[in-house]
Amino acid sequence: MADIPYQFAPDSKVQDLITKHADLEAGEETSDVVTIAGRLMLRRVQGKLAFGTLDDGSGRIQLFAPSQSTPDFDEFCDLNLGDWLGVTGVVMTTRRGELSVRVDSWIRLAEARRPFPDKWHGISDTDTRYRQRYVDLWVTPEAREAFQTRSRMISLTRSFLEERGAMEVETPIFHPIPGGANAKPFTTHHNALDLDLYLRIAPELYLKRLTVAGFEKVFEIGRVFRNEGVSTRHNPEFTMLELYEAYADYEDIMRLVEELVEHLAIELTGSTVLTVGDRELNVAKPWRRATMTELIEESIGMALTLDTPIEELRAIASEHEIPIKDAYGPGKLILEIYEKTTESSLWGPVYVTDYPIEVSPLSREHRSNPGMTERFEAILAGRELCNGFSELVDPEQQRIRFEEQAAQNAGGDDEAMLVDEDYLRALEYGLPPTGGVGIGMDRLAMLLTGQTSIRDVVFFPTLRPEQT
RNA sequence: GGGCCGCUAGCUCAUCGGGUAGAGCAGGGGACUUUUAAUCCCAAGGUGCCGGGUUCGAGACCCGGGCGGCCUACCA
Repeated sequence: MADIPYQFAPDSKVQDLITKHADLEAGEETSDVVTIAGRLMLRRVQGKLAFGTLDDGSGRIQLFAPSQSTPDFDEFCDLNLGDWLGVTGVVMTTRRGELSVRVDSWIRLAEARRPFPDKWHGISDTDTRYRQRYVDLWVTPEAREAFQTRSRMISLTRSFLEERGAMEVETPIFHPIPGGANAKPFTTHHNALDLDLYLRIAPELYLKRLTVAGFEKVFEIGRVFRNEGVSTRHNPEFTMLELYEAYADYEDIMRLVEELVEHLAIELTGSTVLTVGDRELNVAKPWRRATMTELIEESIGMALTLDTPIEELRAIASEHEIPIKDAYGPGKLILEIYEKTTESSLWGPVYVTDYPIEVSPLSREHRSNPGMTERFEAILAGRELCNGFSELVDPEQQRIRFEEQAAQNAGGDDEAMLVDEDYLRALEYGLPPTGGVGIGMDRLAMLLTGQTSIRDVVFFPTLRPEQT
């Protein structure tokens, strides 16, 4: 067996060969000599003639190896399933009409020293699939396709936003003060500075600092980290798209998001109708808009407002077996009632709008609905996809909201925000009217690929370390 | 955190009213010049997740632990 080379130069991708030679008759031999490289997935040796199936990531093609013309025929027949090969030869079809590359020369590029999973059943143990994703992706074509779709989704999102004049930026992942969302952060420590730092739970406050700085449209696609549970919809690290647009309000942002999602659906699936589980979801714009209190009324038949007596709100909460705390004001109670009675029954697409100020510390008060904010979340396929608002631009208001949050944090709510003095200072330099949104890109990828677990759109989901 | 389910050969799975496991694929040997999950013959392959217990005897039953999945809770 020849040594493994340091370099190899394929000149063709399998997918292109399949496209180019789609109409060859059975038994034809072209004058096309190609060099391809990939992994040997199947092998059929029959004495003086051998067949193989090579997968180069773009597709699979048959290798045709007669003993009289194939160099080192015996060694070729001894290859392991999973070995990497480079093959040069004529493009042809067999008598049965199977498009093939005749093995006129070949070289092993890597040896598979471990057996690949069952060639027919693949891996079904999900634990093994996630822990050995490098194997899963070879033997589970749907898994590979989902990640290819995800990659194109990210790429299309970038170009969509750039075409609209937005600039992609990168902001810190280490935050001295966790902010921009209500979530438990991960903590770490910088030795030289002797400084506790937090992995960001959202890039929001830094992106708005950039809006203060005069970048009118900015966006960031990046990892955020939340020290919370793991489920089919939650991974501790996940990818968020956040964007901010000066002079825009939440209506503008809602239009932008529905346009983006419709565009991605058409580009990636050819249709605005997505299949999620056994249900369909039509993401064609415009999406329905409804206020939170309207939706609660549809669900439980009661019109709640911030002026509803708090005793009544508490009674409704306990009627629905919602655990509440004494510190909850009317806004928090309404949100809890919405989440427990209404949110799960929504399929969408629907924009849920007008969240109470009490639970929206970074959103601007609604221009015509006092006590509420100009905030929206989109529900698609029953899952929360994004959260956006007309940004709170007033530093004094923001200070009050921060202080309320900080009081809750001091009172034991470790998801409440802290006062970020530098952010307040930035606002004091002037943030123009601004609209912004954060979109969970993993959940969007789930929608667009039809996957029901976030682990099927994250290459290496967070798992306990393997016991050895 | 709670509920349910699972863990048997490298992979996919069987077996059972408790009597110390079987098949296909992969791997080994052999036959085969048009296969397509090739086929055929031969041989090999297992601390049945771990630890206790019940029993003459446990992979099967009981208890504890580990790991995983689904649901639920938490996560605006």
